[in-house]
Amino acid sequence: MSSGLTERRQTILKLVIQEFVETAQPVASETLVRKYRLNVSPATVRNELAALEELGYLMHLHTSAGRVPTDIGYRFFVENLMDRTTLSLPEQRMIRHQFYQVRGELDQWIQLAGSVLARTAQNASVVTPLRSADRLRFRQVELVAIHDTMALAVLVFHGGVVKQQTLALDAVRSPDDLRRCAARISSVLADLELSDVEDLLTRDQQQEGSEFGDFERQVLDLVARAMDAFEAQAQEQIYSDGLIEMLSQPEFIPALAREDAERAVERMRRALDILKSGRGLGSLIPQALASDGVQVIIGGENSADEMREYSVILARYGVERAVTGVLGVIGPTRMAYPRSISSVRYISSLMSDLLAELYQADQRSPES
Amino acid sequence: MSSGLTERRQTILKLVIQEFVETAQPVASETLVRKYRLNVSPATVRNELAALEELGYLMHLHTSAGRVPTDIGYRFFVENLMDRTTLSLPEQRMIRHQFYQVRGELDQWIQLAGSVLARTAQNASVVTPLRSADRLRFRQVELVAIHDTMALAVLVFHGGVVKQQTLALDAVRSPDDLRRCAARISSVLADLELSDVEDLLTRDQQQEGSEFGDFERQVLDLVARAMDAFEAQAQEQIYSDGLIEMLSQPEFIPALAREDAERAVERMRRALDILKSGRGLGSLIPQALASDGVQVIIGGENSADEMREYSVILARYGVERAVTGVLGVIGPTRMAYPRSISSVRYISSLMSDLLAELYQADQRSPES
DNA sequence: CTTTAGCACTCTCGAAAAGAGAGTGCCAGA
DNA sequence: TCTGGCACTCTCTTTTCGAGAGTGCTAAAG
Repeated sequence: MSSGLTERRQTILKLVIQEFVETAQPVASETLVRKYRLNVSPATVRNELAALEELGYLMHLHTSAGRVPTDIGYRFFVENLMDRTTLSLPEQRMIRHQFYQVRGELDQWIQLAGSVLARTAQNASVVTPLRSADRLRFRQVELVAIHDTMALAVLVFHGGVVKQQTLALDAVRSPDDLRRCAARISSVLADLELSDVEDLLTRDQQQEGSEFGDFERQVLDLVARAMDAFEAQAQEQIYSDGLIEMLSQPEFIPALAREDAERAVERMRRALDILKSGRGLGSLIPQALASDGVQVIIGGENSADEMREYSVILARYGVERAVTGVLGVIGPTRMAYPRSISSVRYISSLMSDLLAELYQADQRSPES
Repeated sequence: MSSGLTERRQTILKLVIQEFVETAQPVASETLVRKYRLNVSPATVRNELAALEELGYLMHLHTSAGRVPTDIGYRFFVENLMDRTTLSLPEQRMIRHQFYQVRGELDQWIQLAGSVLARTAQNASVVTPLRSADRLRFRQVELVAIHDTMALAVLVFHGGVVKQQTLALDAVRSPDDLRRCAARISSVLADLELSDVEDLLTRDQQQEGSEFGDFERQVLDLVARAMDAFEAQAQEQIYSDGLIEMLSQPEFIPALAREDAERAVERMRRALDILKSGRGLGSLIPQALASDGVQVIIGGENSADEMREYSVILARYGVERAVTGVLGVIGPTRMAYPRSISSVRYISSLMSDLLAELYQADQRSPES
């Protein structure tokens, strides 16, 4: 009966997916014929649908319900059937403008990207902060007086990664004091990794007379602690947004989902959990960091069981070999893939471009 | 029939509230007698319940359902009936320890406070960042080189408020260049408010020959823009956590709430909205900033209609007359008030104490 | 060999009905 | 003032039933 994926079957598959993505209702043969003016009868379409089902691209919830795409169906759609669109120019312009307005505030880029992704894809979004491609390497520290007894330590690492940390002073220090101390430590620690810094600290401790003053010691400890904390949390930080957008999808609205309301609530709760804890995304993000282009993970294809009903679209952003992060969209497998993918692609490349401008100098003269 | 709030009625009211908070089910007369070993018959309790209802402290969903507290009932409970407890010492110790572990990272305090509040109260939490009590007043700026073409501007304001902003350099600048520029601007802008800075900028622009170099101009603009943005968003930033904890309350679980599932879903969605947008909280927070001690707002007592089903417990934290913020718990009116209040009280005073240590010097010698 | 019309069959969804259970309100008596 | 008893009310659950949607199959037509 099934003689492979003929052209017509592909067309029908495409229509089924488009229809299902739009309406969130199982698709019936007659609907297809009527809505898309196919020049065949519903019965013919039914035969084709049955074949597509046998091939694994569609499925049936019950005997007398319309068809719903399987993960395999979506995969084929994304790979071969989808129209490759881009965001409209006005949309692009608007997004660029928003990024322009927060230029200079890198932290805000992350929030902005998350919010734009969520709005354009009408689903949840995830964004990880920029991270050095390789180990954190110290560059310099500046100490800024905030009070008589409080200073802000600004730690700068290679690749432009910055971390600030408040520091309670044991005694009143003049700005000159602070500057001298910062300069000393900057030169001592320049280009070192965390392990080097720790070595240096233990070595100094073993000598009878320390090479450093009390205050310098304090700052050194702070640096080591900060680097440690930074590396530890490097993998884990995921910013997410668009919960509301995702939860407005029919999957989470019992009346429309035509199913037990409790299941919808349970699903909602699990979705929250995924976004908050990042569970289920954990393995996907390193993978996306290591890949080029836009990654699409459909349903349970690649990850934990709890992600079986969700798709994830990820792309890397940043400056290659310097600092990179990952951003993307997450939502029910019934998702507007073309639009979500365009959105992820556009925003990742926009951010990469903007970052490249900032990092230009570094790329021209890569250090060691 | 109703001869006021007799002692016994108060006892019964207290029991009804405790029972309802625990079980989330309307409380029946017989349950009270059985569970709390009252030495009267259910019929007697029923009479008292009817009286309490007439007095407005309890209500009836339907004729043959148990009683549920009204907002007024909760209010009386909080004001007069509640046992005034504190968190257990092990809990206190644990919380202190967690704050100790992130000492020096003020930003993390906010997250930590949110997460601790959420866990102890089993509800959502809100925390606003520290803000100067009065207008933002400039103190100094430091410029830290991150790259050849990129610097980080660290703006320090009176009261220890810090903001960082990246700055793309038009040309390569030596560290000395940066330092000189920062020093110049720090001295020019010292102690100025936003409006003064803007005045200074327009005045300078009207002169034929500017007093400042190109680069200095650029940094000045940056400062003005940053101060503007900072003040604009000052009121709005609310960090929140504990969504999952709150949504695990029976109110959001249709099966247990014994009601239409769709309503539970709708409620969930609105709860999300409140937490994300801060709508409904907006008026409460300035109010809490201006009050001492722990504020309890029950149901629609004070705020918008959308908060009718929620209670909010808020307290100010920080250093009086210097920097303050607000933190608290939000959840269904059926809430463990004693525990939530203790938790808010403990965490706000803990954070205040820790901050006071840091700001000690400032308090000793308040500036102008 | 492919397409189509017709029709029986299956399954869900919604409404209506009926029964069980919980809890109250009230009355009369202690 | 308290208590036991009892009728009454209301909800919640389950069941039943009919309507409707959509398929799968078969047999005939192109």
